[in-house]
Amino acid sequence: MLDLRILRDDPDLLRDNLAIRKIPVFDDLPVDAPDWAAKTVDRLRKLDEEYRRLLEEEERLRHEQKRIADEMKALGRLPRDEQAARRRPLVEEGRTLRERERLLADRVAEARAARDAAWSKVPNLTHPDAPRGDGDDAHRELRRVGTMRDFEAEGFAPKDHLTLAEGLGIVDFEAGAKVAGQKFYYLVEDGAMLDLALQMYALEVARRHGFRLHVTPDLARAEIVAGLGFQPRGPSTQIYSVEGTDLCLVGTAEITLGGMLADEILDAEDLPILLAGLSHCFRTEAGSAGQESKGLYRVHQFTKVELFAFTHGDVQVSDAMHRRFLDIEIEIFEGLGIPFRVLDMATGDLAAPAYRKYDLEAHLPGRGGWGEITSTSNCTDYQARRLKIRYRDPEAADRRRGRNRFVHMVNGTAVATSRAIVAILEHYQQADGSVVVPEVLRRWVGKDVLVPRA
RNA sequence: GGAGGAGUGGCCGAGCGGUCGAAGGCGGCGGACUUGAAAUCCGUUGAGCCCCCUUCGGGCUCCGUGGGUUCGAAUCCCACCUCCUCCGCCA
Repeated sequence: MLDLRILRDDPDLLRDNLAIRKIPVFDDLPVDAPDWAAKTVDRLRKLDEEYRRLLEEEERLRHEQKRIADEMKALGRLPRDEQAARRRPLVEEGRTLRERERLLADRVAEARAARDAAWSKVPNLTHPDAPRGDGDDAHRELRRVGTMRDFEAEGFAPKDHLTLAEGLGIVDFEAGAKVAGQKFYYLVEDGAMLDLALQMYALEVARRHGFRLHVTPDLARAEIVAGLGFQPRGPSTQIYSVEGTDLCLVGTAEITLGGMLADEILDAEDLPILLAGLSHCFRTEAGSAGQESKGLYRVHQFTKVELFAFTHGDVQVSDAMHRRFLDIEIEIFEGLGIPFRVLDMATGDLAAPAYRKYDLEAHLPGRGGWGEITSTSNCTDYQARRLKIRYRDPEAADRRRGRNRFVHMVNGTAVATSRAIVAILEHYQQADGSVVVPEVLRRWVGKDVLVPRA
């Protein structure tokens, strides 16, 4: 959620930002409608003004009510016989005020809910250097790391990860489908060890960089999920809900790590707070039917080590942290020996909470292209505002704005094991279908090479 | 799952239906003392929102959350959440 002051003080900024983000706020104002951004801002302003108008009126009524109560209190000093007579009209007036105020309170709540529902869909502001545009070619490639395999020179055609995994006997999609449905799977034998090895590897790197390690809950309250900017409910949600409760299966430990400090006021000197979280991740993949329907690349459940930072509420600071996250992600996949490229994601492709996002895309010879393996986002104060995560800023002596400021929140993937396995299988495959285990994982996998079953 | 008890400001902890945004303490900040620091003393110190908007100023809300009773609720009633103790069950 953005600061409402932007709506009131700088509507043009908001309009321009909506235009480059291409995220709709009102259903009847889709991003291809004429002047949709300006019209969206107009409507937001009307909603806000309506709410404030009603609020003012309600506050006036409440003020009156308090006046009556105070007068009543003063009657206590009068002689007994006089009190009853003086009390009656006051009680009458107070009762009338109460009724009027209650009616109005409902309208205020409605107006506020309407404004907030719309406002919470407005995306975060955008880093000035993020490339504008949308679509795959709009992203800016920042660098390439590692060496791609030259299968032509090696004299064999690369297989895709699914073929390799089946040959090795390390995933069982059939059993997954039988027990839980399409896009669920079992990791078997070396597959299980590979998954755990990636987790251990990522946790070690995270810890070396000063992140405090957590195994997080895999479920979270819908309120927390929404606080992080995810849509917990609705037809297009990516999030599973547990029936009869207000719980959701988390799509990422970003939710559980970010929610940890909800409603807290931190000490400035405790920042930045660096957390790593290991969790299972569940995604409905609504709307992605048919896309990469086979294999481990897009699945309903996987395991991930997530990095998270709470920083001072200053873009300079969170920006620097964001770059640090990117460096750690690069270090992790460089350590695995996987060739990849780094993308500065285009404005039209950023999720609502992100101010800027970098993706790492591994080169996947099996599919002959690049595939996202990790990403990192600076969400500035967008999530913190709704989660009410603040810190006392001793510098900010300004009485008007208050001493407490919202933290900035940065998240990033250390390792999503399913996609890392895809990249490892495809990059490290050999002509006979065996797969070399990346050196850094061997101490946990216990093997140098995975060999196909006879 | 059953039976009790409790949730108050950054933290701890008082609180009779009106005099309570809330005693007291800790912590923080400012000052005095000191060469400096500690100790001591004095003062100060919650959050959010609305109007005004430069300040000054005015107003509303908030004592776990949401309802209710009342002219008036931190205080009474109901539901939910969380924590603690005991019993049961279990990895």
